[in-house]
Amino acid sequence: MFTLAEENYLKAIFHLENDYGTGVSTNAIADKMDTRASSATDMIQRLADKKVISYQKYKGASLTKKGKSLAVNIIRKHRLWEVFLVEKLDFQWDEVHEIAEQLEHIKSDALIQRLDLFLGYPDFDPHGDPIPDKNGYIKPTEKKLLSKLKKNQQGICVGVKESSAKFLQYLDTRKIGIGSSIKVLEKEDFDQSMTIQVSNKQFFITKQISENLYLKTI
Amino acid sequence: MFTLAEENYLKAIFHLENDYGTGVSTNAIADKMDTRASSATDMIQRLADKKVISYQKYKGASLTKKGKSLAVNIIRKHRLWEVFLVEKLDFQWDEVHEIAEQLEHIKSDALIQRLDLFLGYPDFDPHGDPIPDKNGYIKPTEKKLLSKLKKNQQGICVGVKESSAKFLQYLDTRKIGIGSSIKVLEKEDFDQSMTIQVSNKQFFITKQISENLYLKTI
DNA sequence: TTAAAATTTTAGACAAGCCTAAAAAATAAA
DNA sequence: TTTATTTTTTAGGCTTGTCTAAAATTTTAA
Repeated sequence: MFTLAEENYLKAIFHLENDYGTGVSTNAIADKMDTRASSATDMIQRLADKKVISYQKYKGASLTKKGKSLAVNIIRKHRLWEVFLVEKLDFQWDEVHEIAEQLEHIKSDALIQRLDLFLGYPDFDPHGDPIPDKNGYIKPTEKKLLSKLKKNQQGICVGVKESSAKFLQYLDTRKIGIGSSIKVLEKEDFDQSMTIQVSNKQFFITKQISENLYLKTI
Repeated sequence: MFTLAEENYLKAIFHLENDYGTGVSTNAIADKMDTRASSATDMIQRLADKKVISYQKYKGASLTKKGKSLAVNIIRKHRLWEVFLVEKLDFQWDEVHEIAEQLEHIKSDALIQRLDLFLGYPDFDPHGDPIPDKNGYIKPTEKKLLSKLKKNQQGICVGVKESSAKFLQYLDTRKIGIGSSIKVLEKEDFDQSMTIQVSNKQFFITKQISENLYLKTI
């Protein structure tokens, strides 16, 4: 059985490996967990003892098969609960993350099985992130950061990379959401800022925005 | 903010005061929490420092207003989640207690507010226990233990005192549940055992059973 | 290729929450 | 009312998960 702290570290390591490749540094983990490197080292050693990460001193950590499976299951729970909160309880997409952070640690396979059924086996959470199935399989999706698009290319918004309340509210005020059609009208070489068209409106956005929006290009 | 352990102690003390009157002993708390008296003393002192119980050495503990309000809120969450599990996820009434024990610690007022709405503001949980409203008010219900009834008296089952899976399954196999009409056909003075009529069937039950079924007498 | 800087680990401390063993207080019994 | 029993508290220890400070290792730069 794993403690809450252990589960959160597993999840953090999973996301770090996903984003930056296998083998993550102690500092990266400490950063993500908003704690000190020494604390991260302690936990890394504990997780290695429990065989959920492989680890060599000074060489960084990687999830083992078992560790990855545990992490994916937590992420599955997190995303299913987010769907529940938005679809059934009418929360906004910027309100659900913190609550799901708590709900993801509830331990009951039957609960998640039934919740999944109740929600109609959804494929994506409210931020466009794929929901792993009960075997841990994550359907690969071809999505591209808006920042990678060139002038005149377009796509449909299928997800957000960052999902802080502030960023999501920024999108809300501009009526940008999952399913929005977005076209690059202008792109500034110097600072990567863009002018984009969303339905019949035009917006000027910075690189920081375009690097956090996933599109499916057409 | 209160830890999980603190919340569980508060809940235990609330139930003990409810069942056996104000001022509960260290041993009673230790017993309920399935821990040692010394551990209970530790926690009692912590809770007293936090002003959620009043406590004098060797004299037992009582919830303060603040402590009671916290405890009732946890119980409210527990019971609402039980309704959710049974009504929405189709769990049986004997399967929900352990899961609700976890869910009751999720911290979000908005979540409980919306869950309550989603469930249609239920008054009772699946075991017939009243659900406190958001101000902590518990509607008083006139209910009587089946064991208090005399020969030929009858009533409608409105709740169970014990809610262990085993006891609930015992009731299930006899088709006894909330709403069942129960009549005392015979009562044995010697050991308080009874013969009861439930719809068109008769059962012989021990004192242990009749002391755990609440009826509303007609 | 050696010195400086950055990263990572170790050592030692602390709070929460539990334990056992022993002491203290309260209660029951002789 | 003194003794025995029960209840409760204290003392000291252990684990988890955190911290700071210092040591060890690796990486970068001169």
